[in-house]
Amino acid sequence: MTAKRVPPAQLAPQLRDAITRLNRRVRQARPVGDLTVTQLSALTSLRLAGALTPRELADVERVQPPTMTKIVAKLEERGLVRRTPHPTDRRQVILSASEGGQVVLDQFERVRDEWLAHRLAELTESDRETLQRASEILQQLARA
Amino acid sequence: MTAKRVPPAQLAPQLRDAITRLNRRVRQARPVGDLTVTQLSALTSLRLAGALTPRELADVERVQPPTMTKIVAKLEERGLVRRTPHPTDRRQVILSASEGGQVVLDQFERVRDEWLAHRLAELTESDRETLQRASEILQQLARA
DNA sequence: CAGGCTTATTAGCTAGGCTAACTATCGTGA
DNA sequence: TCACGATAGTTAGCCTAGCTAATAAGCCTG
Repeated sequence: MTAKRVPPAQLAPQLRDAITRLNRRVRQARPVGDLTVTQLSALTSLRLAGALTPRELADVERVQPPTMTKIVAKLEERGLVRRTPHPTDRRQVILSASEGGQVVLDQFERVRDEWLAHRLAELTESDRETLQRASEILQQLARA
Repeated sequence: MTAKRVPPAQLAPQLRDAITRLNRRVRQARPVGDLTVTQLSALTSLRLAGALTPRELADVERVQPPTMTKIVAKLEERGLVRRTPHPTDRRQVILSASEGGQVVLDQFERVRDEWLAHRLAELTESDRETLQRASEILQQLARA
């Protein structure tokens, strides 16, 4: 494997650049029945967790609470998110994906990343393995 | 190597998710003397290319021309970009990084990815190699 | 039970995208 | 040659997605 020695100071700009550009690309390819990537991500997190308060969802999505208020409002407008009162703390609210929200998620699960999946399919198996490992590392970085 | 078989349809959402979240993180850590990541990226591309028309720069940055108009306007306000007339075609404009722009780029080259570089330094050498290869693949994807 | 913390929202700002429409210029074909 | 279509850039106007500061409501504790 002849360790290539990858200096973090050189990798950082390169990685940031790659991510910035690909992120633009992925956002441009927004097919998902008028749901943006951000909204979809929040809805996905909600379903994954079952139910969350706005604060918790904001933390998961790494945005500030007011930002999440807006995102949730949009999802509510479409009836994709349900809001139920917290059993003991009346300040808090419990958010969950509505039946409609679940349907939308299921329905578009394959469609939404079509562009990206198409590109990925054109890569070699080895490249996909690299990206597979990379995405795990990146997830971890984002959480740090 | 026991090929793991990475199905594109499963990798796509995972990768998109990783990129979306890390992108948020990187944008949050914006130290660069009030320059945003987008603005810095444009300025960097300009310096790299030497000189570009707005249209060319928009293509490089993968945004629409009106979007680039705005970005360039911000950079001009700060005197970081110079605008010279095209020698033969009076419709076109030649953009280049001004002396001030060059200085800013040099000055913040190390500072800007500090957060990310720090995180990367905490990874194993092997993980960095993976990310190194991944960022090349991602660049290529973004260009596709 | 007063006062301080927490949760969520509202208000207001900015950046960064987009499309549509406009102006100016270029280049070409009748 | 000149009229007209194509191209470059900008303007106008819209939207999403972020942020901070301030507010309202509710909780908790000394």
